[in-house]
Amino acid sequence: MVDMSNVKLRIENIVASVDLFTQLNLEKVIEICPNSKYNPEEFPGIICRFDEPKVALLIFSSGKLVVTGAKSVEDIERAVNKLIQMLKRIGAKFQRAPQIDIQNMVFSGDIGMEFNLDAIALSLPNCEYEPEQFPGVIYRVKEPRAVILLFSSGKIVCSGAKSEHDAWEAVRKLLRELEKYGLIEEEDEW
Amino acid sequence: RLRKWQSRLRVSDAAERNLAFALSELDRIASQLKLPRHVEEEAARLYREAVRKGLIRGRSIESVIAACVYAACRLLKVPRTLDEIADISRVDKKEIGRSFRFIARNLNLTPKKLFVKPTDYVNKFADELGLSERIRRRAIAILEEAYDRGLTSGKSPAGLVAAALYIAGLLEDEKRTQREVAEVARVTEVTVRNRYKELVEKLNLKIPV
DNA sequence: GCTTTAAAAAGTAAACT
DNA sequence: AGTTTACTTTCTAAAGC
Repeated sequence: MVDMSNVKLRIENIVASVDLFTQLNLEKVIEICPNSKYNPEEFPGIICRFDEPKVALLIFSSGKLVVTGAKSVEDIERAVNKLIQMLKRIGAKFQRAPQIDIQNMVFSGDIGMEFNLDAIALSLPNCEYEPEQFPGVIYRVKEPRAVILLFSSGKIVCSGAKSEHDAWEAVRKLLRELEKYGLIEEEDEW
Repeated sequence: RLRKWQSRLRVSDAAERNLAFALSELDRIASQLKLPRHVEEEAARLYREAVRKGLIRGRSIESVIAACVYAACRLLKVPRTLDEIADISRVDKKEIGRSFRFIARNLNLTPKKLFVKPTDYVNKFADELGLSERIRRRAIAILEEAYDRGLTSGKSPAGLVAAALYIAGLLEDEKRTQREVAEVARVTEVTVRNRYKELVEKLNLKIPV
């Protein structure tokens, strides 16, 4: 059994796609969004930032949104409701509740142990390690689908997971593989 | 039927034209990097295999050729950084890196086959700096101890080798400046300095003043 | 494939003082 | 030389080129 008691994970970013089920006139929307940017030539959506909750929203004329930078699902719900209230003031009509789908969660974490990344690159199948390009090992977990960046300090970044449970499961699979190839116990000498 | 023939001829024409273009691009890169003939031949072999396996789809011929050159250098332990190749290629480093990872995966170029030990870079840099065999051995000893102490994971091999040669030069009285070692290793002086500080500190090296 | 957004890890880089 | 800012890697959706 893999020991996960020393492993820590922290949510750093959540990305969600949202459908408001209403068409939006972006030219009108920009006027009520304080810190927003809209250059249809370079990007088709309005880029809007909220201070509370601290998120960034991409607003499209189709009534669909992308909300990023949130630290919790609740932050996303609050941001969406806040935007809906603002939109109502310029006459937007909402017949049904918005549909929110969590698309990506990014975690930072710590496995609590140091690693020899050269040793990992040589024996862990399907991992990438190019120290001249990036200091971490890149490991892709098939199920649940996620990618883990593992650094020599034992710190990690897990992205692509759609829930905290999936992120933990992905980390557990990485540890199982590391253990399987005898890459776990080393600490002082390699 | 005639149409079919013509289309086949056109296809093979295009394939031949692409191969000719690829090989001329390979020639250009190989001569500018002064690569040994066996490396150029290996790169050509990798490229033909990539074409045979249909790995060029969605990628530019130039990025795949550059990736094959880089892969051949790694396989044959002829140190060349991705930057050196990117400098003379029309495609940027990011794109060459992507093609490199893609062909590495699909041509079964495992990390083990592609692994170039930091010590493999020592001779290349030492040649360019005109450093003696004694300096090279000293630098390699420093790198091996650094590896055993876990000081190399995640760090740029080029930066580590540059710092090791700099330190070996100081210890063996055959000094090269940080600027000189940084230049041949294609890293900044700041990187040499950072690696130097860490190695001297953690390996308890006594630098004569 | 690209464009834009957010976030962390650790290394390297570049621009200033 | 030291500091600050910024870029490398991973992910994901959106509409359109």
